Order: sequence, then structure tokens, then C-alpha cells
Amino acid sequence: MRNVAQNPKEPRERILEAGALLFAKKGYAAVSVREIAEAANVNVAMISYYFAGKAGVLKEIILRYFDDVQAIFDKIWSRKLRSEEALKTFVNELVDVMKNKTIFCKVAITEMPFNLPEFSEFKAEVARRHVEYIRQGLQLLKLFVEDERLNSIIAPAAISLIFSHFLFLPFIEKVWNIEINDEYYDLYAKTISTLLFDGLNGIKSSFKNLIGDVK
Amino acid sequence: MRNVAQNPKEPRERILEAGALLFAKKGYAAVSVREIAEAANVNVAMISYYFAGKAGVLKEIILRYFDDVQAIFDKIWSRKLRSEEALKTFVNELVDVMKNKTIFCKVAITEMPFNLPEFSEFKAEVARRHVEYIRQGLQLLKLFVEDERLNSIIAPAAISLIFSHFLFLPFIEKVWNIEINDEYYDLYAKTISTLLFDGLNGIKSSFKNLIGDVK
DNA sequence: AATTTTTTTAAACAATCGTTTGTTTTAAAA
DNA sequence: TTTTAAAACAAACGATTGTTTAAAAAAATT
Repeated sequence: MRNVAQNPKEPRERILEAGALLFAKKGYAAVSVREIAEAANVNVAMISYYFAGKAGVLKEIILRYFDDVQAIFDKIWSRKLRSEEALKTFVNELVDVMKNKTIFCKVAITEMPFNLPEFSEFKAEVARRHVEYIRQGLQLLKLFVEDERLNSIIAPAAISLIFSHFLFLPFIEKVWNIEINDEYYDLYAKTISTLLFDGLNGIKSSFKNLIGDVK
Repeated sequence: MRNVAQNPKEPRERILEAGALLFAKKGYAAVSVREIAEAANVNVAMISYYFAGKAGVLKEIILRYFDDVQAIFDKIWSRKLRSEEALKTFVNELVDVMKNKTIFCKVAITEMPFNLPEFSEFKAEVARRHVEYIRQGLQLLKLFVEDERLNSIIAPAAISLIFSHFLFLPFIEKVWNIEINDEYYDLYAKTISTLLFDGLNGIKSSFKNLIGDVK
């Protein structure tokens, strides 16, 4: 019953949140299990007990993020929105997830470029699960392309555009003297939506020869 | 005179390249000095001898990348290019740097979101050096904005857009069956240029109330 | 109330971490 | 040839890494 006020959540959840916070700040490899345990106010052994090791914590964090992304795709897909609306909804929903689960998103994104042996299978599996979503997304935006190369450029460009704020967050806070609040994230979502929509339209008219028609 | 054929470069350079390759793959914190030493074919102590420690290797890698970026800014600035040309030149030059110094760029970009104590001063210094460049760049693109928030959105968006390919490179290679060669990078530069230019123009017309006129 | 299961703990595990040490080798300068 | 400095080395440093163990506490079940 100790620390109920400070740590109302269950140990498992506390480990996950403490881990996410530290991973977001320093990166997965730079964080020790003892650091997580102390921040979560649990014994070190609890991490292996609940997550079968340090890697298990990161895996769950990444899975939770991808579940949110999948939910957004499902939502848009089921609503059968038009191209522009679909794009704006996608950006808005994703920014909303980012806003509410900032550290989970940041961890999932920033750890993606790395290739540690203990995650290679896991990441391949996650990637496999989302390939179809990305394809459907591009199709929805009437950007289905015969040339695979253009797809492989556009999809990562869109994602990293939406997440640019989080990739550069420490940098942004140092350089610009701004208050990051709900109003800021509204402007952020609008700006990114516009940039992406107009930019993709520009690509459509510039690369007509590479872009196949979809009904 | 041993291993001249295999390792023609000086030890210092070999350490730097081996370090960059490993950091790019696994992230700074996940790489040990012994790993670097073995890959560079030098004794472990040589890393501290030449770079005053593991952190020194990363610092030099990041500095080299930022020197390249600074050179691009200088080039564009001295040529007094028009808005559209300036943007396309910037993207082309940056993609060119990325193409030729892939691992150095990837390391500099992927390590940016993290905040390890041994680098906090260093990163603040690097950031300070480049604030003015970013401001000048936005001004050149006739996107000088009274509202600081819009600047803080656009600048990171542009950078992460250009580097999206490298952030998702392991992912891309898994998902799409494409050959990444010079031709690919040509298409990449063109696509990103178009996306960015048309996207920024969209922002200009959508946020007229926030964007100040510059002569 | 007795038993079983789950949760939590402190301690220890072997392995690896980055760095420093003192010495040897190599090369240049005198 | 002698001297001096730079480069490279093996070995060891103390500290920390992730994980496991076996015992204790707490909770749930019978």
C-alpha cells in the first residue's frame, strides 16, 4: 500500500512507462534495467519477471504504438473517406496519438533505424503486418504507383514528416522559444496536412508517367 | 607495413569509419569500443588515444556531417539563388552528401533525438552554430515567419523529409523490392524537392495571416 | 484455516563495459 | 649512433551490464 498516491498503477504499467520515458530520452541501449526499476519503483528482477528481459519492455512499447497506427488505418478505411479528407484525418489522428502518447511514439520511431540482433525478427514481423496498410493508404490517396520506387520514397517521407516534431524535439526546444501546448499541436497538424497534401499533388502532376490510374 | 592492402588508410580514419558503420547499424550506445577496434583493426586503447574516448568518435562523425551541411548553406547563400532554385539546390546537394557519406549522415541524424549527458553540451553548441543558417534558409525561401511556431514546424519537417530515406532504410529494404542506386537517388531528390516546394507553397497560401512579407 | 499460487525481494551470477596503465615497438631528430 | 617523441600493444582496472536464483511476503483459492 506504499506510494499509492505516487504510483497508483500496477507495477507492469509503471515499468512500461518508466522504460518508455527513459528510452525516449536516452535511447534503448543507453538505459539500464536498474535505471528503469528505480524510476518505476520496483525491484530489478520484476522487469525480467513481467517482460522476460529488457528487450521485452521495448517490444511492448513498439507494439502499442503500432496498434494505435493500425487502428487509425482501420478507421479511415472503414469510413471510405475521399482522398483529401482521408489524408487530413490520418494526419490529425496520428498527431493526436503523438500528443497523448508522446514517449511511446518517440521510442517507436527513434528506435526504428537500428538493427539489434535481438529485435531483427520482431521488427520484420511488425513491418510485415503493416505493408498492406501502407499500400492501401497510398491507394486511398490515389497515389497507387506502378513504379515501386516512388512508393518506397513517399511512404517513409509521409511518416517522417508527421513525426518530424518528435525527432527534433530536443533541438526545437533549444532553438525556438515557443510553448508547446494543444494550440501548438493544432497548428502542427494543419501545417503538416497542408504540406503533405499539396506536396503529394505536386508529385502527382510532375510524375504522371510513373503514376498509374486507379478507379 | 602489415595489412596495407586491406587497410590503406591511417588508423584514425579507420576508427572513424568503422565507428560510423557500427553506430549507423546499431546506434551509438549499443556499440562497444572493442567492437570498433576489431573492425578498424587497431588496439582498443587507440580509440582513447586518438579521440579521448568513445564519445569523441561520435562527436567527430557528427561534426563532419554538420560541416557538409554548413558548406551547402554557404554555397547557396553566396550564389544568391531564387527561392525555387535555392530549395532544389539544397535538396540535391544534401541528397548528394547523403549518397556519398551515407553512414556519417545516418549516424548524425539518428543520434540527434537522444540526450546523453556526455553530449548535451556538444549538441547545444552544434545547434547554436546552425540556428542562423536555418533562419537564413527560411528567409531565402520567402518563408520568413513572424510566428515562431511555424518556423519550428517547417524547419524540422524539411530536414526530416530529406532524410526520411535513411531513417527508414532497414524498413524500406524489407518492404519494397527495389535496387537502391544512383538512378534511385536521382528520383529521390526530384520527388522530395517537388513535395517540399509544392508543400511549402501550399503553406504560404494557407497561412497568409501568419507569414510576414520579406522583400 | 490450510494450501496453493502469485508477486516481490535481496543477493549473486558471469559477462562485458570504457578507460588507464606501464611497456614495447617504431620512427624521426639530434 | 644516441636521443626523443609518437604510436601500438597486452593486461588489468573498477564499475556496471542483464539475468537468474532461492527465499520471503502477499494474495488468492480451496
